[in-house]
Amino acid sequence: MTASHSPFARKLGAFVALSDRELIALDGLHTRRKVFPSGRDMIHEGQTNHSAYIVASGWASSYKILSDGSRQIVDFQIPGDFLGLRSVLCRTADHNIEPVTTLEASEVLASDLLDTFTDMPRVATAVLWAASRDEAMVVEHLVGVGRRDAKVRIVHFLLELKSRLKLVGMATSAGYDCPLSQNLVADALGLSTVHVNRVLRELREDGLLTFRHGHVEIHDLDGLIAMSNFDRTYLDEEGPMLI
Amino acid sequence: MTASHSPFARKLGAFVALSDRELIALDGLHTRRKVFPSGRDMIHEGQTNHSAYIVASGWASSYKILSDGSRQIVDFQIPGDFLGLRSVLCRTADHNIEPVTTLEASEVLASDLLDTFTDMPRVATAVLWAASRDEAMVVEHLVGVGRRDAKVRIVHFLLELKSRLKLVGMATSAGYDCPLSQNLVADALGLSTVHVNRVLRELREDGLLTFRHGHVEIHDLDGLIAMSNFDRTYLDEEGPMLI
DNA sequence: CGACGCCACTGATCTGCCTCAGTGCATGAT
DNA sequence: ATCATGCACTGAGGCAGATCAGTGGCGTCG
Repeated sequence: MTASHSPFARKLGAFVALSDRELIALDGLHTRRKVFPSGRDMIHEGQTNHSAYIVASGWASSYKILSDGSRQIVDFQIPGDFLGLRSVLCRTADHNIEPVTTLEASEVLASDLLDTFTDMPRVATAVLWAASRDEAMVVEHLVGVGRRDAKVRIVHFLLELKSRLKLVGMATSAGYDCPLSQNLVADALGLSTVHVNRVLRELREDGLLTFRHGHVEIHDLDGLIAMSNFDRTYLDEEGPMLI
Repeated sequence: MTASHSPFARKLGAFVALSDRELIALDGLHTRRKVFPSGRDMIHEGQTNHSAYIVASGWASSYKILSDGSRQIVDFQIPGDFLGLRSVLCRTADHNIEPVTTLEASEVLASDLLDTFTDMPRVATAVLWAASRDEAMVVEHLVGVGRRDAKVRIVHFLLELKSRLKLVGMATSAGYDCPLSQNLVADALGLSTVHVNRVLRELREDGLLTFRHGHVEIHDLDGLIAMSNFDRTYLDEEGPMLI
């Protein structure tokens, strides 16, 4: 696999050993590219009959709004991630999706996907694997919000992002670019913006990491992993591990 | 569909209109029945190469344990629910499953499931639908833990259980039997046992609901729905709505 | 150019929920 | 009959994190 493949092919290729033919087929799903501006919902709750997308560039957030106006962000999507896969199956979206930055994404028709599956069953495995991983991430997110304190929660979140970005070549162990405002982080982690700010300052003062001006710099990876009990195997690193 | 079918067939039949032949095929998955005692893990994190199950009777909990010993329960499983479906795909379980009561469950081999799928595609749709619904429930759970206060969180949780149990004929609008201790509820909702106790007392005093001695009695359904902003359509009620 | 808005940041104050340390009541074991 | 165990329940006190009320920097738009 070379860097010339799309983030999507690159990500799946990291988990299931895929042939060049299969990788090229994955890239082939990236026709029908669309651009969405940041700040306006591209899918909103209750909407029916829309498509799934694969993110080509940019970040998005999926979230729910509660009656009192507060927002819970369920997950962020980065290049290579699916958008709205579940809502295709359920027919009606149960959450909103809003780009965080300008977003490029490719529309994926269920029929195209199924054709690829019957043609190349290993691709089906890989896609199912990715969907399961997404679900596992939501579960981990739930555990964090339910049982971890603010500091550990933020560290865990930033390490998870690092792992995910690394998969598509957008992060190194030293750091990564991150377009999320403190407010977005707060809404994802069930904290207030003010508190996120304070904790980030503490992490900076402790020499653990710096998150500023849209960039995360990791100063002490071992320290971070130790304090957050981040599972290295959970989303991590090295080459094809399945099949 | 008649009450003679298994909870599993009954649940799926409520969402996808299935023929008698299809319902009977679903019941046919219930060979290989096993009994698990409460209190001992049936699946634990990191375990590989185990099966999926369908719950026939009894309740189970899936949870994670954190390094500090605290527990986050991700979901409870009731009759008709899948157990460990995702961990079959991922090959290694990412969480533990422990029966809450004595549990009867049927082992389901991936091959049997796939055979049923190729034979009856509508069944595949129904099963995928159920899996998506489970994921949507985890998302809703995340939203609750992140953004709802203790009272609303508990009410929402108990209403969701009511809807799920109703689907398999184990609840009415008046109430249902619930074998969960206050401690289990607390670990699911990210609260302390003590606080769950207090909130349940308040709900009782407000004449909204009584949860005591393993039984939930609903006194004021409209009041509960209003205060928790429970989405009636989200998991609810009336007959086949898909296909 | 100044005005407006967004974002990062800070201090003061408030509060929801936790922790600790207990009591009372079951049920089952001896 | 008594003891042990588990769950429900209560009050006192503490703390993590929320809310409120600001300041200052920076980009953008009339």
